[in-house]
Amino acid sequence: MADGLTIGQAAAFVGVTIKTVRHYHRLGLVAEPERDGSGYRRYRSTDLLRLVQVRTLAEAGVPLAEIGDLLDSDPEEFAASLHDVERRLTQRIEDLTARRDTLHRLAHGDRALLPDRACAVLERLAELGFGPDYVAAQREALLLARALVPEIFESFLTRLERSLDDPELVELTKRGVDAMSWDPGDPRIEELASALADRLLADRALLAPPPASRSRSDAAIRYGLVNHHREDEAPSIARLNALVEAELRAAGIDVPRQ
Amino acid sequence: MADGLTIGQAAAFVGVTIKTVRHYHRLGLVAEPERDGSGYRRYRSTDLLRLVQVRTLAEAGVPLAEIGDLLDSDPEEFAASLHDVERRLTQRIEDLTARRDTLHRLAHGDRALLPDRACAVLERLAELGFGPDYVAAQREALLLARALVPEIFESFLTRLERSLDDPELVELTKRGVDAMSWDPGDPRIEELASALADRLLADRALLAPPPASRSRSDAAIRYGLVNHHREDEAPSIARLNALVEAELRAAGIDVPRQ
DNA sequence: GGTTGACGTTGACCTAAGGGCAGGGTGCAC
DNA sequence: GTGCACCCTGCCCTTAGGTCAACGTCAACC
Repeated sequence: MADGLTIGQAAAFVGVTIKTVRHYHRLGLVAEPERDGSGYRRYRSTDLLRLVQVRTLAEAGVPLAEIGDLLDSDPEEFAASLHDVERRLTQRIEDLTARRDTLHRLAHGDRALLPDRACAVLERLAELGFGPDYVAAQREALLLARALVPEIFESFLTRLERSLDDPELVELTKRGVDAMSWDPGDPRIEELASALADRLLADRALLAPPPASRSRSDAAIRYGLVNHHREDEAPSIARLNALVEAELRAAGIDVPRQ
Repeated sequence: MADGLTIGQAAAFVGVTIKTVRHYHRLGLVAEPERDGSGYRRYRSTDLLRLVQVRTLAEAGVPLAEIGDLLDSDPEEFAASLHDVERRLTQRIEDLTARRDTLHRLAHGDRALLPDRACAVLERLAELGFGPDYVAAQREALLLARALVPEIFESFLTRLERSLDDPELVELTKRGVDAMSWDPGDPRIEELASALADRLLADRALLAPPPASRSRSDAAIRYGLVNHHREDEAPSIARLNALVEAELRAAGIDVPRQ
């Protein structure tokens, strides 16, 4: 004569695993049933009932930590708590939906985490004959700019596009790429820096506007991160940039100093 | 001269906590940057770049464990993986939505985890003069029936409704409630069992149909759990039920024997 | 020069809801 | 008597970090 179900039977009837039942015992959600002679748990109908109630709420998304109190509260409190849980679930669903939409944009529109317009600029760079390394570096700089200085990302892109419309500037920039392999003391660097600065000063729209809302030092750091990205890998480029910046400053341009 | 940002600055720029950055280091998602003289981590632009990439994907819901491989894979693989993640996210959203709907029904329609029709029957029980304890016991039996034998829940309810339409059966059932306080050996129990069995045999629609799809022993256990719920709290009721079942069996009815 | 407060370092433990495994005992059928 | 299925307890594992402790470092202020 069976005076109750074993834990495996009880779990199967309720539709959960043995581990889950024991978990509920440990949390105090379902009282431990009596044991038989060999220490096995024996479940009667009242235990099954409790198990079913807990499971129903758990499946509906009620946190286990709240189910105990919930099942012992009066109907109006019960309903109020359920409303609360429902609200929280709705919130989480909205969060996840927003995440999925971000993901969708990442997977479909933004190749490599950048918007279409930036990708177009990068493609144009490649078409103009810039090497893959330089394009990759520009991609990284754009990514950094978007993340660190989002408010000027669009104008940053616009200046980049405009600079690509200037054949002479494109030529100078290509020489800048070559300069990567030069010695940092190479005299051609100073010459190139002068030419670049002249060109930039000739069309002020190519220059970054001074930062608006951020604190001065914070902006300088962000500017430095974006504009000097990868500089430590090529000292000659660092020197080139420093010289250009110095000339711009000499001409009265407000270039953040890190 | 700063040769890099501290972890706090880097975290603030990327929009995460220090702990998160260190977590990414521990998972190998972002390489440890160089340390300065006092052991502080110093972040350069390439570190920031990587941090931004990881963060973008993590915020979109990509599991951290996959981000490392993802960022090192080629564009088509990248897109395919993102699609996969998106599919999983959609699945989770659907799961949560289903949970919320269940919860909504629990909070609004089903008082105490039961559908409206069951609640109506229980209210009718109370109106007919059955005590709160009995009503509560019936509520529990209904709950158990729905969870353990869902395929016959509707017919179970129908039989219950029909039995409430039979004034004589209602009277006998009320005497059965009284029997809870009798001694198990009380001769009135046998008398009552006979009367109940006669009444049930007079209208076969009041009897449960034999189980269809389940295995014999499984069905018997489920039947026993529902029909003998709370019997162990009142031995006289156990005896009453046993006698009724015996008479039904004697009349050729297929009553599961546990 | 000492103190204070903000920031950095490591490490251990915590979350929700169980899953997996080890090591050992039990019940039942061949 | 042996195999197999089931049960017991206890320990560690999962996500994406949070919290706390104990301690070192930096810059400013008195």
